[in-house]
Amino acid sequence: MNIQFKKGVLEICVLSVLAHKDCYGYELVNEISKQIDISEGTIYPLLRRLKDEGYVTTYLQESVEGPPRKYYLLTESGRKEEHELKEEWMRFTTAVNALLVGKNDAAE
Amino acid sequence: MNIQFKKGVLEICVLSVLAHKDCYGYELVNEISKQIDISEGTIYPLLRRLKDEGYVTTYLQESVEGPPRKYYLLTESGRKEEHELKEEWMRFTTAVNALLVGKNDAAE
DNA sequence: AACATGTATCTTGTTATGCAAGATACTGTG
DNA sequence: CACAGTATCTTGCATAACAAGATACATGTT
Repeated sequence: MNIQFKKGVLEICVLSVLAHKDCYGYELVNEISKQIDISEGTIYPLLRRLKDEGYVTTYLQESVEGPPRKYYLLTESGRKEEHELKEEWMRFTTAVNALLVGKNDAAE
Repeated sequence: MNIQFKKGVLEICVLSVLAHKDCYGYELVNEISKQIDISEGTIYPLLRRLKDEGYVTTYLQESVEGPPRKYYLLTESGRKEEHELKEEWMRFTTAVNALLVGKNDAAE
């Protein structure tokens, strides 16, 4: 899978999954892996960034299957960001697809 | 415009435009700019890479409007790459969109 | 008890790519 | 002659994904 394609996109994916339900990091890897390859070395730094930027907050919850889980939940700002990023992604893919089919001429 | 989204994608855009017609660098910037912001500091290193990888070859052609133009044309290998990258891009966007609408569950 | 496996989090160093800013140079116009 | 438009190219910076490894808890196996 083309690593470069994922740049910036995994961020929307994480925000989008969190928009549906709170998740812990390991769970996010599993959820997103159903569609896109993603490694733990990617998700944890990304989650830290999202927290630093105020898009998510966290809470700890114990587990019977292993060490405690750190759940992430969207803030108000995170929901807004999720919405805006999604719109930008749609605009971007529309623009790229227009180029790929060769219909990018202005007026002819 | 989200810079990260473009990572790896501009390469397909260039290959795709070149699949329709030979272009020189400055012309590619203008063509692609109709849909996506792209700067000259991006296109020239990218074109060099494509040449190093054997996806394009070049020829010079004089111009009455300025300095000589360096035209790029796809090689056989370049056409193949263009096709494969495009397919990968389609698969990728399909996967991302599945995640964004929350329909990424296995069997329910 | 020792070990492996699955669960769970996190860090370090590497790699790739896009961009801003600038250098260079040719042509035609004021 | 200076300037704008055309055209190519380079340097240094920022960003984000990844591989590999460290840590630690719970359970099952030898």
